[in-house]
Amino acid sequence: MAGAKAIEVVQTELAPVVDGGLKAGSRGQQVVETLRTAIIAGRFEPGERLIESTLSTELGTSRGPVREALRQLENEGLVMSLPYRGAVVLGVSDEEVQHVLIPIRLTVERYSFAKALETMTEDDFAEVAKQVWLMEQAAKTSDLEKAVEADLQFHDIVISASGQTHTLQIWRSIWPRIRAYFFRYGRSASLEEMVDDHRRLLAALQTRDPKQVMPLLERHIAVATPPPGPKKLSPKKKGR
Amino acid sequence: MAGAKAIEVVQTELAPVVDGGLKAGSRGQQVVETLRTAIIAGRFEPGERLIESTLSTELGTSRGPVREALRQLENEGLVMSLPYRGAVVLGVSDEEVQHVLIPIRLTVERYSFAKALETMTEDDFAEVAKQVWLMEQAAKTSDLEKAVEADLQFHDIVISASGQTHTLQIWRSIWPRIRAYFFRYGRSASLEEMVDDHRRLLAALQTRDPKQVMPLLERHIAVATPPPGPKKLSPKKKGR
DNA sequence: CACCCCAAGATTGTCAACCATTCTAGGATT
DNA sequence: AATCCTAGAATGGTTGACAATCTTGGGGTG
Repeated sequence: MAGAKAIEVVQTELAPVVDGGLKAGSRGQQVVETLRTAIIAGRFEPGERLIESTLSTELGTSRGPVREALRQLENEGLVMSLPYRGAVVLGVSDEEVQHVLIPIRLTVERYSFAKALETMTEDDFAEVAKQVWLMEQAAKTSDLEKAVEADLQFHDIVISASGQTHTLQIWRSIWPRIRAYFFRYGRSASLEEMVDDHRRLLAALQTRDPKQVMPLLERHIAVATPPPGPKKLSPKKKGR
Repeated sequence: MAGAKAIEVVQTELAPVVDGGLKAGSRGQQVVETLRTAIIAGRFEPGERLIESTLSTELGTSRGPVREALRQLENEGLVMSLPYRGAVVLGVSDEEVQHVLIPIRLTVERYSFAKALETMTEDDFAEVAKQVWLMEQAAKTSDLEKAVEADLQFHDIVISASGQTHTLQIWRSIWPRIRAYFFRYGRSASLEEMVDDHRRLLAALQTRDPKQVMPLLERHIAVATPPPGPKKLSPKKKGR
């Protein structure tokens, strides 16, 4: 296949890692970020093997951090590791996204946002507003990468603010697969629509009124479901 | 030391690998099992710190496997690890169990069981039947530990049979917290009821008719929701 | 007496070299 | 051609050491 993947971990002291709140600068986390980005961006095909020693030399670290990174990616559903056979990149099926991942995301975000309504401070709103602004800028230059990053941060901030440990942890393990899915296949709505959704969500949050927020939130997440594929699916007539 | 926890991993070379199904024998997995059992059984209090070096000497392995085990437990929501501060045991709130974990479990199992109806073989049914039988035996001797283990295997087998990678992975990360919750607050239905539920579920599975299975499944999982009194009393102060 | 600062100890994060265990691929044998 | 067998590759685990970081228990200081 292709030659060197040219992944190159940040050798600079300053990793612009703004991670959600976990250990930010550690070598292992840098490796996680690098590999996650690479996988989501499709620089690794599903089925491809990730070899510890190769990665560690390529990324300029020892095997330890790479091992930990692979375990974390496994928990994010981006790779699967088999005993004595290492890690292989995973794909996600339409079906699992629609029937499992999106519904879980709905459950998680509905609960988090409801909680956050009671606990968010002015500073939190400011942080969220910042992400909306960044998203607007990204949209102006059609920078999908940056826009999606702001999208991620938007939700991460709100869910973090809700202060629900498990909910946040689950969200962080669900999100990467959904993101990978949309990057691989057709993408979601237009950037303008995306910005609009979040701008309205922020405004609704500030009212602290669930009746304002929930419909927007549910539509925002549900809308992200992909168009009906040509694949044969179980009858969806049960929709309600 | 005095209050030694006496965790003691299998020191024998031959771990009586009960063959849970997949990853069985590796040192790291043994450590995971040991610690998970200890946490779920309440031998570690929420808030308690788990020190790598202590555990590794106590369990007779090096720090490597212990680190990996702690990361896995983090993904199962049993501990949370903070940079340079190590892992602390987590608790689960009533609210998150009811509003997030149980709904997710419902989503996951509904989908898995529906899939499994189409793919389960006679051998799979036999494996499930075996667990029902083990559960019956456990119930006769009021062996809660064994009964719960059979419960776990029952669902794990069916979900595995559904062949949905992410669904299975998510279920395995959700289950331990729910189990820990019920062990801590000791509110599970009677063993007889538990056996009955599963016996009926198995029979329904064999019909391969969703209309037979789903109601049973939903009631089985929903029934597990504990709220005894209308008023919830969180022993823990707000905040965290 | 309360408070701030700091050094020492404790613990995690990373590295390196090494060996055991197990899969995989390719070649030799029948 | 099918089977067996042997290297080589890669993961799982060990040991020992060191760097980076948090925590804690004093000593000074105001």
